[in-house]
Amino acid sequence: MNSDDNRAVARGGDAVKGSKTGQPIMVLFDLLSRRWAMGVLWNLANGPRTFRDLQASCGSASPTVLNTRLKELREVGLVEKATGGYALTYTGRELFDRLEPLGDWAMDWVPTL
Amino acid sequence: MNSDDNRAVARGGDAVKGSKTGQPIMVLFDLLSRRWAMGVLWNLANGPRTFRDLQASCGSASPTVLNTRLKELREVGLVEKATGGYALTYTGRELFDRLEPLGDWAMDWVPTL
DNA sequence: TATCATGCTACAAAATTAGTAGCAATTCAT
DNA sequence: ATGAATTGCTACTAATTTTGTAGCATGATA
Repeated sequence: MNSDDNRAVARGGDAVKGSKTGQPIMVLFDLLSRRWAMGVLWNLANGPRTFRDLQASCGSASPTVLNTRLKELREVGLVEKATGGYALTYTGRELFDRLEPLGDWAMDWVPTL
Repeated sequence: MNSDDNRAVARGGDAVKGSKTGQPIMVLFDLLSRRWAMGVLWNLANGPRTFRDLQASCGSASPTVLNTRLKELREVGLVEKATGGYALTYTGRELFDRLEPLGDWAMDWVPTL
């Protein structure tokens, strides 16, 4: 990733590889489907966490990916640095609120697998 | 992928690489964060689509990934083959219903990028 | 029977992620 | 003030995933 690499997702629009429709939901899906993106949001929901703390919560996330993901999430204004580590922004929490129902649903679904 | 490869996600539990907690939400996140997984669910929301139809909607999704994803989504009972192509199962629709709010949110969010 | 669309496999190239090591900059205790 | 931890992060390689393209087998259609 060099300095010219202004992530597509951060520019909005054509972030979804291939489907260049720029449909908002696809832009969001592209961002969220990167490894650990949703996991990070989830783990930040209960307050700020340090980098290494997040690493532990995210189990195997290598520092490389974790750091890349945090950068991306900060670029799009979902995460920010706060006292105590990384934290959700207001927008980030809005998104989390819409992600949260998946947690309850998953609890019913996983046992059926 | 050989015949012994019963996808971790399909067995439930330790699907999330690294974080072997088996937390339902993490199992779900692991599944959904595979490329085009959410896009497929989204595109199936308005009724059955053929394989090639999905390919078109998903823009650049190569047949390889699309097929892999469809297999995975069928293994976990979210997608099935129906007359007219692939379709959401009842469970699949339940999940979609919880994904849908992200669409509205994304429409407000993307312009701010 | 010829044509065409569909579902899918094969395979190599490109991109992403994992895994591990380790360093510079605080913070903390002594 | 000094040494030990802790934190945030970079570097680098290996492994895995995804892309991109070609093309084949099957079934419907003309």
